[in-house]
Amino acid sequence: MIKIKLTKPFKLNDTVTCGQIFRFFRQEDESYDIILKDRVINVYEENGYLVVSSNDETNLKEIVTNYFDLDNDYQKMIDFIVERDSKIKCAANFSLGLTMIRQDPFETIMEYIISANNGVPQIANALNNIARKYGQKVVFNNKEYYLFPTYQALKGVSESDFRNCKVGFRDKYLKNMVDNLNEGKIVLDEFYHLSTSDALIKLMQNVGIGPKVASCILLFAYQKYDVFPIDTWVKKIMKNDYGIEGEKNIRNFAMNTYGKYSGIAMQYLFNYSRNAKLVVN
DNA sequence: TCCCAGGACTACT
DNA sequence: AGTAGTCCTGGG
Repeated sequence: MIKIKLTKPFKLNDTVTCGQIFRFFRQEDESYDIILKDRVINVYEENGYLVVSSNDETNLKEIVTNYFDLDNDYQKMIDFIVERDSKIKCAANFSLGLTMIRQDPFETIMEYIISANNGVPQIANALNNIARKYGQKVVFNNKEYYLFPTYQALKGVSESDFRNCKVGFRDKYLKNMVDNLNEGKIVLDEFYHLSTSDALIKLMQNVGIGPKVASCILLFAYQKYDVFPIDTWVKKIMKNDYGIEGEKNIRNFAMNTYGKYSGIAMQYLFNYSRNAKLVVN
């Protein structure tokens, strides 16, 4: 068990549950078990500290600090956003302490391909099915968990195998992505180095990845904060509170208003509308 | 039974 | 270039 002193505002509950990640499990004591790339952690907040334990505690402090992005200065980003859009002030202040989780790229890609026209519980269910079938088992606090498999481990998994994991019509998209990775047509690390627009284009060359999914991948796995994923929630908010309709108009507004922190602004609007229940009717 | 959910693809004008 | 219809699945 380790303790990490929180030197900046951080809300564990909001950060975990605001829709960035799907494979977390709330415990009876209100802590969370979360499955990371290579281990399972249990985490809770206590007196200004983040208390973390894991089945593998090597480098745990560094890994968790990086995962929750604890050292980043979100107040700076909020100031930037609010200065350009006073309307977002409530949402931004409400969301102070909400950070962008730095997720594993491969799992994020698979996650958001599955997310297309799908519900949150079903997305989680499908991911857990895939992990249970093809991932490494981890026993932690007498509970069984499964790490999400690597693309190498998914080599040879067929479309119908994926469909058996309840991914539906996205089966062929997942298989295609796994094939492309195993054949070297896509290299996960390349998206860190590409410009955002080039990375979007390259991701969208894969079947099953459109603008929204590609944007989410770049935001949640590659820390490209200048994307603006437009989903049904964002469309509602933009229409009701900003009077803006149409994807092109929304994208232009976001780019011109929030610029390099568009993705952060989206997350704040989303978090506020779902948790504060004040923006969307 | 129908409709929808944190979209994308395909097949049409 | 822009737009309907279609797509697994589980739940209301």
